[in-house]
Amino acid sequence: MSVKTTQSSSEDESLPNAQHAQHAQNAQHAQDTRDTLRNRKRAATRLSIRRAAIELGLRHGHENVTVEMICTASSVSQRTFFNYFGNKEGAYVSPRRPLPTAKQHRDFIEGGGTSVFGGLFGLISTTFIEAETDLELFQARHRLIHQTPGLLEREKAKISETEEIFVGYILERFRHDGRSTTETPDLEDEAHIVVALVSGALRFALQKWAAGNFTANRESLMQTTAELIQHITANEHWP
Amino acid sequence: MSVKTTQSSSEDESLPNAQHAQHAQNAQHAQDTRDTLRNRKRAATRLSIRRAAIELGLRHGHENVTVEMICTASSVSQRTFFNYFGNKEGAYVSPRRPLPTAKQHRDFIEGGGTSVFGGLFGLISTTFIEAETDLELFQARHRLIHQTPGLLEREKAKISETEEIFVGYILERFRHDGRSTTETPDLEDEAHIVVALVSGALRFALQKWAAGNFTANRESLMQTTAELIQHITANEHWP
DNA sequence: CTAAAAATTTGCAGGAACTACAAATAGAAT
DNA sequence: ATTCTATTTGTAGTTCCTGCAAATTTTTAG
Repeated sequence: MSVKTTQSSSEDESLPNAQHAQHAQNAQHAQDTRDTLRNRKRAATRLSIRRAAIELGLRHGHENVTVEMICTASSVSQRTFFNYFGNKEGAYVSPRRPLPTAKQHRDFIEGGGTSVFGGLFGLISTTFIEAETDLELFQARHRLIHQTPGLLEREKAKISETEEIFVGYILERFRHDGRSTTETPDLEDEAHIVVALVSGALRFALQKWAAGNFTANRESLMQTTAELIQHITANEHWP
Repeated sequence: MSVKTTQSSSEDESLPNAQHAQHAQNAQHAQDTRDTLRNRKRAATRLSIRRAAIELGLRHGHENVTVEMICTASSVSQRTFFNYFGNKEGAYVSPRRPLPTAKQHRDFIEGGGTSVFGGLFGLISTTFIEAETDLELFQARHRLIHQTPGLLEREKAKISETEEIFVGYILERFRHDGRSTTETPDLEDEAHIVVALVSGALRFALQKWAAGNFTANRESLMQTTAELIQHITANEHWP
């Protein structure tokens, strides 16, 4: 058989080492969120590595920073670094956002009164905005990533990974609304495009938000985004 | 000063070695396209490496193919491989499409009678479709990339690199149409979203085209794409 | 509190990607 | 034929990253 055990392909965000979970039958994503010493330490280590990486990257440029430097700066062994992040870039790019809760998910699919846009916007913006608590780090990371093409590429990839999830949600919503894939073969394409539209608009709204001084609340952000989309899709330039 | 000479960051598509071009004042992209022996050999080598890479990737899986294997298979030294492609993935992802000609560019900006969509679609589809001559290779590459997450990521990055260029074109078109950035601050965002919309729709149209038997001509492709966008932007689900 | 169990960190060896440098080879120009 | 320029290659070395097993730390159970 010789099955490849190269599972952790690129960016893991999970525990550094779950190999000993023998009797963890099918615990899957049963994240242990208790406030235990071990968990606190893990979070601290992860954060410490991230900070070191970004600070060094900002000071010397990502290309000129070695993993060894990051490890020294964060007092951790190289092996541990890779246990946490899998690859060098992992320490630079944004952490995986927490997925919407089961309730948020359900609410969106059943669409209680909200439009697809409204629901999707809510979902995406909570996912993308509210997760970040450390503004300082967030901004530093943002600066570094946007001045380093290779990192920007990774970041985009990570984002589109998340977007795939929303595509799935939209399909569920469509199905809930009675639209089936058999009847509309382009349904999946449609979902993809809707996500691209919303997150595209949102991305630039966010950029504005980040460039400004993080004023503006969610409502006005949504307002801006909606207007932009309206304007674009409503007007001239279509065949 | 100590300026970094790490220029060829990621994917070069240009000549393997232009370092001796001393008196090439500012030749920039003055590609020597003459049908000379040297040029033919270069093209042959490049193609040979590409074929070897993709064939090996398809047979053993990209992760299990080493650059050395590719080099052996294409009878080239490892150093030459990196001269051509800069990194391992370079041999797998699609080559950079030729940019629109100056005329195409001008026509789009001046928009002789066509809508922004129509013009953009024409531009993008010629750029993305007509470039590929070797269907065999194209399909093999497509298969490999879409079964290898890491490669897909690269491919997407390369595409979005090209899209940036179109964003620039649209901005020019907007300006030509009398819309200035000062009056509409969101102009750039708008351009980005228009590109996302069209190329998003086109991407899936292309996928269909590739999945099918490459039947369907450009017109019907454009038709499908336009309808999809119409449908999405026209209907329900906006706030 | 103590001992066993589980998770985390670490060191070490090694493979593979990639770069700098300079020499060797092949094609183009005169 | 000869000189000039572009391409290929080899060598040595750095860095990223992985597998493995031992050492350490935290949790759990008694």
